Amino acid sequence: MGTTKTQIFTQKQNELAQYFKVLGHPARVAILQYVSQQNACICNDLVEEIGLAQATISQHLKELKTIGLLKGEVEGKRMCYCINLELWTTLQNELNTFFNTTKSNCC
Amino acid sequence: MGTTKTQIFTQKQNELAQYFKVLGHPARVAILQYVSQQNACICNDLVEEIGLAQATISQHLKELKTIGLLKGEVEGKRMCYCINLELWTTLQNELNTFFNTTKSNCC
DNA sequence: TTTTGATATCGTAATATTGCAATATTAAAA
DNA sequence: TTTTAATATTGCAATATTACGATATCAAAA
Repeated sequence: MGTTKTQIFTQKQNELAQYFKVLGHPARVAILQYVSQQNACICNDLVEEIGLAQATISQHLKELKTIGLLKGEVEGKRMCYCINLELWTTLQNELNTFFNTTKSNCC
Repeated sequence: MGTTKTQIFTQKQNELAQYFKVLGHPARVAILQYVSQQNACICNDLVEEIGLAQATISQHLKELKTIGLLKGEVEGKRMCYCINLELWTTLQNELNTFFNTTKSNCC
């Protein structure tokens, strides 16, 4: 109990839900938006910018990095996070496919 | 602690995250897909189709209905759930806007 | 080499989510 | 009216998520 029963769904369904889930937190939405607004690579100004504790931001960044939406490069003692444009574009296409193929016309 | 700090984000960010979150469960992805495959209105065959308990399916349906992605019509002692095409299309556009405006070109 | 600054990780508390059995509810059928 | 079938709701247990303080790590600066 309490755990999502992933075994009973297709890999595709689980994968799709996983991406949606990672995007399903306003801090992570905000992080992605902020990172994309800086056209130079910007690091943990996010802590000031967003207003969550450093540990919390770091955790959200990790989730985004783990699923591949962000890539992080070490730059001296700073980290440089950027959107992984390849996956970003791929994901956008996948989501559009999902939306287009999930359009009922009944009712 | 433990609660998402919605106050520190914009309404748009919260709203977007909310939709992502609802879509972030494979059962709800599966429900939307199944409902859309039936071009007649189909009810709780979902319980058999998906393989979760009736109470659980009902709960997921409620979430999808609450956020507006599904609309339910009573049909005798059955319920008829359908995708709310208007919101579906609007949401698809919003997500595309999010993806298009969140494309960094650094790194 | 010591200090400093940026980030990651650990541990923990508070809260949310998932799932189900049991129990309502309610409309048609008998 | 009683039964039956479909769905909703309640209550609860298991687990996951969110957030943060306290530390650890680690590279550059002093």
